[in-house]
Amino acid sequence: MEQRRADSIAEALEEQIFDGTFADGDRLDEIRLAEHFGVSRTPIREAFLRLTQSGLVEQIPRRGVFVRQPGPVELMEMFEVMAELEAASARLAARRISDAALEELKQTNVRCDAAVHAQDADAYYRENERFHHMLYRQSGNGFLEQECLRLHRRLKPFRRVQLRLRGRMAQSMAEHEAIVAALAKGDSAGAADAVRQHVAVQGERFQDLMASLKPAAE
Amino acid sequence: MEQRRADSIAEALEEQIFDGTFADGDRLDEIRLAEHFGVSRTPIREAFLRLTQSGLVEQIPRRGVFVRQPGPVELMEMFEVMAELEAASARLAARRISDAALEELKQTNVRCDAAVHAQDADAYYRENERFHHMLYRQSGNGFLEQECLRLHRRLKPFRRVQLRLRGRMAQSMAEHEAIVAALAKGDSAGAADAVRQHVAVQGERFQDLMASLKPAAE
DNA sequence: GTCAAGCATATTGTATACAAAAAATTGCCC
DNA sequence: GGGCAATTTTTTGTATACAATATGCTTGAC
Repeated sequence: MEQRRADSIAEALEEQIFDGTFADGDRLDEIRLAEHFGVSRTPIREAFLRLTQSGLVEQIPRRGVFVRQPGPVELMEMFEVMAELEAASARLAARRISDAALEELKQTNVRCDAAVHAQDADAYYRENERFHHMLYRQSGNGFLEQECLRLHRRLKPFRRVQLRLRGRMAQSMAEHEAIVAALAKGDSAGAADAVRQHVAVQGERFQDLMASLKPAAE
Repeated sequence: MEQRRADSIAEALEEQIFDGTFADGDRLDEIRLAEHFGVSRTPIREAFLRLTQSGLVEQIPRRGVFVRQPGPVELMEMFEVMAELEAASARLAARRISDAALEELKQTNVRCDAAVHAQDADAYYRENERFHHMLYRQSGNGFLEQECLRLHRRLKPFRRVQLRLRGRMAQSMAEHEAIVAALAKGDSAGAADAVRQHVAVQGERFQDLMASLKPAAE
């Protein structure tokens, strides 16, 4: 069944770094982790390399690996890049999206709306994610889609907090509809701007994000 | 002396994949490479993991690693993303760039111009790269800068061909000046569009790129 | 008492040995 | 003679042993 132990270990460690089990600056002990997972040091080391390339840990030669949680500045930067990447997706999608896909986006928004009225944050979260993934896909650029997914995944633990805030779901919904409207018109620049606004972290949302950083785990 | 053998081996392999020593679909033999580099299999395997994460090779469980050169479609997609990322850099830089940095950009362009008149392709290439790196930096977003550098580096072997084409240097120069002008005016949208035009591969440049794909090594 | 040097210890990086799985070859049967 | 299956062989994935280096502590000298 197991594809490769090193891979599943990497995913497990990734998850533990995301959820705050390991704090910023913590050193990951090869031997302890090897015992913990019941394997030798080799798969642990291979997992470390994967995490290093993902930017989740830093590997200092002859010193070990240390988890590297993004600080406030880096986080803002990552959200800014996410906004630009998604805006690019929208820009391209405005010219390339099919009628069928556009209809599907609208359907997703309907389900989003239902979740808002039902005050179902989880359902909203699910449909919202679906909306964005479809947007990436409709850029018609597989590489861009992958890059968007990569960063989206990396920012996941930080984005979750934002939706819980009162009123944010309704506002997010309205932004979704603006995006779909721009796409329907084939308005590249408008779609890009709408998405950028939607994704960007600014104003009071910045404060919210910063406040959510302090507790390591939720 | 040696920081870590695995790292230098990864760089060496990377270089060999870039320059066409290994063609698309080639399998990288751990044992042969270990002998070739005079090390054991372990550093080779660690190097493989790095290359996997960079997307240069594909690792199929229990089968081995195979080099994965981007095909025409993927290459176009990557250039499109590069254009969008650099456009984002310019968009942000237009608001954030300092007078000193703007002046330095102009200076770089002067050196570019000199290289054009001297028909010195290498000097032009060097100054052109410098121009783009400065642009990334002036976005004021370190994460974006890193992402740009990453993709820039990945596309390096394919971009090199383009500059050799007759007349391309002069056109590129003109585009640089348009970019600087937009930045000087603080025109975000204009700077972004200018950069996108500059980086994008379209029209006859697409044909040139495709033509350059056929010979594995130059 | 403090600082420095040397030693001990712990930890990383590499090599090799072993196990498991897939591919290839050979032999057998149809 | 061809196809299928079993065995052999090659190769990947993991474990362990070894080497090299950095760190921290102890001890001694000033």
